[in-house]
Amino acid sequence: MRYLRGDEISRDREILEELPLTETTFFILLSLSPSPKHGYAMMKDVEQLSEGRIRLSTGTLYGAIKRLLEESWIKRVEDQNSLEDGRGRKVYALTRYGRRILNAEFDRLKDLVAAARQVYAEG
Amino acid sequence: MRYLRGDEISRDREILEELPLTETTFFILLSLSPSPKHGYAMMKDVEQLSEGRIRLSTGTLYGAIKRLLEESWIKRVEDQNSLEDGRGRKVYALTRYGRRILNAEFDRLKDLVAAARQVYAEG
DNA sequence: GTACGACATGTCGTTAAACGACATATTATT
DNA sequence: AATAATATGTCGTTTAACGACATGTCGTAC
Repeated sequence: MRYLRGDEISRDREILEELPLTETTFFILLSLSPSPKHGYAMMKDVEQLSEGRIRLSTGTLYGAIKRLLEESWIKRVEDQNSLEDGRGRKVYALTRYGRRILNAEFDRLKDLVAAARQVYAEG
Repeated sequence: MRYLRGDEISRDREILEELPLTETTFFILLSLSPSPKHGYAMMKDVEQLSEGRIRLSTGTLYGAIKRLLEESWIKRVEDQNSLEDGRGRKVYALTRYGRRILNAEFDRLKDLVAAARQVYAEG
């Protein structure tokens, strides 16, 4: 599947070629959007954001984190609130690129809903 | 990923367990929603519905059609407008089950957009 | 003091789907 | 005669989700 439009400049084309995100990836990026988080917190956040519908397995979660790091959509940051945190937490944040991809995916989803509405309205 | 909610009855749960659809599957079902079509027509329709963004490769398209038939989300129907149609066209239509899945996916997409809006609004 | 659930991170093997490349044939236009 | 659009299909590669498994910490209830 290709995401190209004649009038798009190269920088935006790069972004569009990353789409569509999987639902897992979308929710992980979305959960990191307001503030950095560690893996387990993302899991809980995604469950909340999806109103309990989505429960990421750890295989999915940590596999996704690894991939997102490799592609530099997220980056590891220092844990701000680690006053006396003995646990092996690793905190991640969106990169600027990751945020642009999230925004593009949000736009794509809105387009999808709009397309569906149109078909439903005409039918 | 699981799509369960305590208050859901079994019939709806079945449907929810089929989600999320891949973008390809969503657009194929959407293109069949107003009227039955043959494969190539779906390809063109999906390109139009997505405003040129999505071009299904034939591998993706016919692979998806095969899968959708096996799962009975679509079914083969007789070609209505085949007056003097010599080509090997095969026309497909949504089954009732397929239509319910499409509707459920549409709802899911709306929920996704709503979740994202909420996060963006709060951030 | 110990058992248990929540917190926390990670690997491994299997499966499902997208995708491009390839193959084939017909019909319409130039 | 050639080419583009129409039309259907297979095959091999790659990617990601997923459940199962593995490991360990922390707080609390018994």
